[in-house]
Order: sequence, then structure tokens, then C-alpha cells
Amino acid sequence: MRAISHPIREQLSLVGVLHALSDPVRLEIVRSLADEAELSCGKLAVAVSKSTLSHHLKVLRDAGLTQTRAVGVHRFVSLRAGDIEARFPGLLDCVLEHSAST
Amino acid sequence: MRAISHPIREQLSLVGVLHALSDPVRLEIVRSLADEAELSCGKLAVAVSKSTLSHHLKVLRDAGLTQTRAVGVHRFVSLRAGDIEARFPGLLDCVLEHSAST
DNA sequence: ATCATAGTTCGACACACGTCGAACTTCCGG
DNA sequence: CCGGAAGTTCGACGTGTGTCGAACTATGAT
Repeated sequence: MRAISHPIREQLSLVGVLHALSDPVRLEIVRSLADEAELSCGKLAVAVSKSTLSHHLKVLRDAGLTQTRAVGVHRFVSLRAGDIEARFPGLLDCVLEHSAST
Repeated sequence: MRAISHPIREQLSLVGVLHALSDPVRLEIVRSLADEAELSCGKLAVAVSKSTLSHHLKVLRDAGLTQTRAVGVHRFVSLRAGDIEARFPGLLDCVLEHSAST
């Protein structure tokens, strides 16, 4: 079983988080995840190929914005809302609020 | 006299703004500008060459975060705080607040 | 008209990034 | 044990990015 590593809360950097959110595809993924507790990869409705989606999910995970857990062949992704809020209070909510109107 | 073009407020995009802020040098520039009404290029204390600074200032200007006015040979740069706040309320303050503790 | 200054632009370099198809790995049902 | 599915990784491609020195442009002082 493949272990999925995540950065710990203290490793989240502002620049890293802003960079991860500065791509339209990743911002769309984060918005989808904000509306659900978690989603499987297949349920994420983004218009890119599977390998591109994997790439973007890796960027989000490495930035510390999301966490991934495996169940059989499925990968479930969720926002690390608690960690992000603890680390940068208000930032994610602010970004999500403004992304809705873009 | 060289006219310095800026995007209008409506042209500011969330992704563009986040991208502009997702670089450590530009974030440092924005932080410096947040503390002063405006600064000349030479007063911006960032550890990069003049051409790199020009590059970053262009990125910030193109993203709509800053405005530049020329006075003789000097260029004075300031945050478009009003436009940013109107366009994405709370976002810049939030980012600046968190960048201070990085 | 010349010179110094501030800042920009050019062009080059090395690396980063987003994209994808093919191949791969892991899991589970039959 | 085999095949299908989910998702990852590899490698390639084209473009983007941050860096800088050299050359350039505009301004103002002389």
C-alpha cells in the first residue's frame, strides 16, 4: 500500500500556499473540496486529463492544502481546512469567497 | 515621456493577483509598499539586481497590485490598495498579515 | 550638447510549470 | 490467477519564470 506523505502544519508556507492557489485548475479543485467533506479523484469535475489532475493534486498536497487517504484503489481528497485556518487564519475563506465571483 | 499602462480595476483577476503574490521577492515588495504611501525603485530594499527588480515590478503592475508614476528619472510605486480592496475585500490585508509572520 | 542617473528592455540561461499519452502500480471482483 | 479500474509516474513537449549583464531610453543638471 502506497503511503501518501503530507507536509506537517508548520511546513505550510504562505508563498507555497499562494502558489498552489494561483492556478485556475487548482483553485477550482479547492472550491469543489470546500463544498464537500471529501471527494474521490473521479468525482472532481475538472476538464483536464487524469495525469494532469494527479499533477495538480500533488501540488496541492505538497503545499499542505489537501490531504489524501486511500481506500482500495480509490483516493479521497479533502481540504486541510483546520491546518490552513490555524496557520493562516481567514486566508482560505477569503480566497474562496472571491473565487466564487470570478 | 513614457506612459506607464496599468490594467483597470475590472481586469484584476484573483488568479493573477495570487500568482503575483506567490513569489518571495514580490511579496517582500508588496510588504514594503504597504508600510509607505509610495516608494521609489531605489528605495525598495530587495536583494536582486535592477533588471530583476524591474521585472518583478512589471509583474505586480500587470497583475494590478501596484501603480507607477514617473517624476523625472524616478519611478514611484504604490499599492493600488483601494482597487484591490474594492475588488477582493480583505484579501491583501490577510496576505500581508500572514506574510509578516513568515 | 554632453554627461550622469534612474530605470527599462533585450537576450540569454537554467529551471519551473502545465499539459498529455503510455506505462506502471495497487486493489478488488470474479 | 486474471482482468478491470483507479490513480500515479515517467518522459516529452512547449511555454513560463526568475535571474542577470549589457545596452538602451528619458530626464535633468551643467
